[in-house]
Amino acid sequence: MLTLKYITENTDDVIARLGKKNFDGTEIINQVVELDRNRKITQTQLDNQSAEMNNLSKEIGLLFKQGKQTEAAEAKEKTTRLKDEIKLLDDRLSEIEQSLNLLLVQIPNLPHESVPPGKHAEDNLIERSGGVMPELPENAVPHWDLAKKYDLIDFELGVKISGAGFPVYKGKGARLQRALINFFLDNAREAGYLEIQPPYVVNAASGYGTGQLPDKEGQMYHCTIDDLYLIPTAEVPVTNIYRDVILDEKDLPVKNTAYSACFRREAGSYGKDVRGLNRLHQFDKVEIVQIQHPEKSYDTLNEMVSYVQTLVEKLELPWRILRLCGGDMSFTSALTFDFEVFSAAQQRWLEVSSVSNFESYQANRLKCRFKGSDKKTQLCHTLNGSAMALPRIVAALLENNQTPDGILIPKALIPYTGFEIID
RNA sequence: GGAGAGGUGCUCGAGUGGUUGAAGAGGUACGCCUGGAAAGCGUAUAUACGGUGUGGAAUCGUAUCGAGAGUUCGAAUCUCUUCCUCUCCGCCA
Repeated sequence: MLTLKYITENTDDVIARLGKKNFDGTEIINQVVELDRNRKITQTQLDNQSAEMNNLSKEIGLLFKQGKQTEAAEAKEKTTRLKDEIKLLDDRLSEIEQSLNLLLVQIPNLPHESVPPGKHAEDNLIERSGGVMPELPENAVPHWDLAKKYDLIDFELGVKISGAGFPVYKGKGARLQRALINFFLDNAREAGYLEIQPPYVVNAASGYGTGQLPDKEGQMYHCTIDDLYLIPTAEVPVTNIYRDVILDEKDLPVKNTAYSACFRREAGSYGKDVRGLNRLHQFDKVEIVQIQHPEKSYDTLNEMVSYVQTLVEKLELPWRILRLCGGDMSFTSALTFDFEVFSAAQQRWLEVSSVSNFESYQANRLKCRFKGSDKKTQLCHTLNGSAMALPRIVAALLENNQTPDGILIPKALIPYTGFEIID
C-alpha cells in the first residue's frame, strides 16, 4: 500500500496519478487525509495523558517507599480519571488506525509516468518483439490434440483424480515439464539469482503481506482446518521471507528464484480461451524476485525484462513484450511488462510472463526496509517476474514445433529433456 | 496425539511488580593507540508513531521483552488465551 506520508504530502498528485489506472481516488484519498489528521491529534492527546500517568505512577512508587501512605492513596485517586481518558483515547486511536488501514488497502499503486493510458488489453503498447513465426504443416493441430496424440498430457484423467484444470503429465510430457523447470532454474542461477525452495502453503499473515488477502481470498485454495493457503505463486512465500526485515544496503539487490507448483481457484470461464493448457488450477512456474534500492529499481526492471527475453530466445519462440496500460496493470504494480509467445496452431498470443516493479507499494505492506550508511531506514523496492510459467510455454512449444515426424525440442532444452523429438 | 520446559535487543544472556528500552558479554562501526596489525582503551549500536524544530541536525514524549487480552497507581516480571521452539513418549514417510 501507499505510505500515509506520501498521500498526505502529495494529495493532489496522488489523485491525479490514480486516474491513469482508471481509479477515481478523490473521495477515498480525502477520507484518508482527514483520518490521518484525526490520528495525529488523538495520538498527541494520548501521549500526553500517558506521560502524566507515568509520572504519577513514579510518584506513587516513591511515596510508598517513603512510607507516606496517605499521600500515596490521594495520588492514586487522581489516576482513576486519567485511566478512563487513556482507555478512551486508546480505543479511538485503534479505531482510526483500523479505518485508515481499511482504506489504504483499497488504493492501488501509482502507475509510473511511462505507463501508457488505456483501459483494456488492446491499449497495451508493444515494446518490442522477436523470434521467427513458424510455418506449420497443413494438418497442424492445437496443443490439446497433440497432447492426446503423443500421450503427453491427460486432461480427463486429471478430472477423474482432482477436477478440471488439474492435468496429468505423462512420459515425455512429464519429462518436458521437469526439463523446463530445471532449464529455467539453471538460467536464473547463472544470472545471479539465489535458488529457494519455499513452502507451498502459507499462513494468513503471509497472504496479507503480499496482498492476496483480504481482497483476493477467493483466488486461493484454503485449508480451513489449519488456516493455511495454497500458494498461487512462489512470489508469496519468497517475498514473505523479507516481511518485517531490515536489510543492509550493501545486501541489495536481493535476487531470489524459486520453482513452485502454483494453485489458483480462478473461477474462470470455460471455452476456447481456457482450453488445454491455457488456464489451469495447478501449474508450474519459476519465479524471479528482486529487492532493490529505490534509485535503482527501474534499471533492475529492465535487467529482468532482458533476462526473460533471453529465455524465450533460447526456446526459439516468437515473442513480444507489452508495456501494460494503466487499465490492464495489476492493482499493486507501478510498471509492468508482459511477455507473450505466439502459439501458432491456436493463432494466439499467450501471456507467459509478467515482470513488474512494485516500487515501495508491496514493501510498505511487508515492512521490508533497508538501512544505508546514513543510518536511515527506508522502504525497499520490490520486483518480480515469472521466468517462466510452464503451461503456455509448453503449448507454444508443442504447436510451433510440430512436424510430420513429431515435435522437435529446441536445442537449448535437449540437454534437459534427454530427447530431441516427441514422436 | 500424551507429558514437561521455554520464548528478552544483531547474537548469547541477566532480570519474578517501581527511573529497566532493558545489567553483563560477544559481535559490528567509528575514534585513540601502532610503522602496520593484534591486543588494549573510549564511544556508539532497535523500531514505529507523535510534539518542538533544522540547511543537515537535534531534542522531547508515547508504545513495543513471541502475539493478544486482563489484574495493578505501576508489568519483561502476576493471570488468562493463542502462536512458536525444545526435551521425553507415541505414531509415521
